[in-house]
Amino acid sequence: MLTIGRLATATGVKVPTIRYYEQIGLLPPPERSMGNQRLYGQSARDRLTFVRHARELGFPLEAIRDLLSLSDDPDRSCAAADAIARAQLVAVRARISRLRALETELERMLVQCAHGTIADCRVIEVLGDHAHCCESDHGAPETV
Amino acid sequence: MLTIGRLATATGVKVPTIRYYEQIGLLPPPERSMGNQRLYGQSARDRLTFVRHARELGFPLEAIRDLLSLSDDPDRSCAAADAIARAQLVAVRARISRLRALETELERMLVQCAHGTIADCRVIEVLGDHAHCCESDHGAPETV
DNA sequence: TCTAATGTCTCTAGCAACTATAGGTTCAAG
DNA sequence: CTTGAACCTATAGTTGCTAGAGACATTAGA
Repeated sequence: MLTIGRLATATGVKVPTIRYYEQIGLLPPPERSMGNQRLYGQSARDRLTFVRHARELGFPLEAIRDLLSLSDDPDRSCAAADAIARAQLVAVRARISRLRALETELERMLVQCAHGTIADCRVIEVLGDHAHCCESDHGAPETV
Repeated sequence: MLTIGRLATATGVKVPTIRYYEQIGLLPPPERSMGNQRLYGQSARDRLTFVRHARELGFPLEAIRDLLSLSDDPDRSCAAADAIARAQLVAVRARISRLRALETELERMLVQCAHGTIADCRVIEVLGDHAHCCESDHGAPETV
């Protein structure tokens, strides 16, 4: 049986995050020690590893909830899990192409920077006047 | 003079977002009509265009605040603006490489999916048991 | 065995960067 | 002059956590 701290180091998920996952119902409430501290077994550890990995792959918690409910029910079709992963792949690819356009533009801004005063700074100018420089439409803001 | 709605369509920034930017001090409080409605001039429009464009490039609002204060002071050196853009470029590149690792992983998951039942679905397996399949370390979760 | 340090508990509030809702006011068209 | 869209303020909600306060539990060392 693992305390929450040991589970945290074992899985790489921080302690408050584990409690948060429990709070939102992603992890079931674990056993408690006599002193009311959480105690986790192997299945909780596996489940949390699954969650962490899915988060690293960019799945939102709602999708992870769906995936967990699928894996809790192993006789159902794989198609649903497949669809979730497929949608995620589409989203990831779109994100990559947007970020590449961003990269190009930032590179150009920096290359053209005159290293003088703000008055003739390309960075400021480019941001102030989109039409002067941009080839691509950036779309929605990127969260970086 | 533009009302907030016209400013919103002119710049592509939503009305509540404009008010939010004013609230956090990114935009100065504009003039008001006799009926207490906001009225914007050209300089407000320019400033908001600048903000929108910087957001599209992924600059966080704090960085935009810095860039705006720099551009208010055109005699200063360009170096600070350059540094902000450079940091942004580094962040964007890191994000791209992480997303590429993600893409590879999702592709493999989908290819390996036997399209049978969950019991032999690689999507679940890959997420549950990292060591079995991953070549790369994904790093921190991506927000997709 | 006592004690000090660490770990854990609950609860609340905060972060980015908005978005949505409620309940009211103002404006422009017909 | 009325109707409906656009506007106002203020508050609360979103996602996925993270940080803090103040109290209890556990453990390692003297």
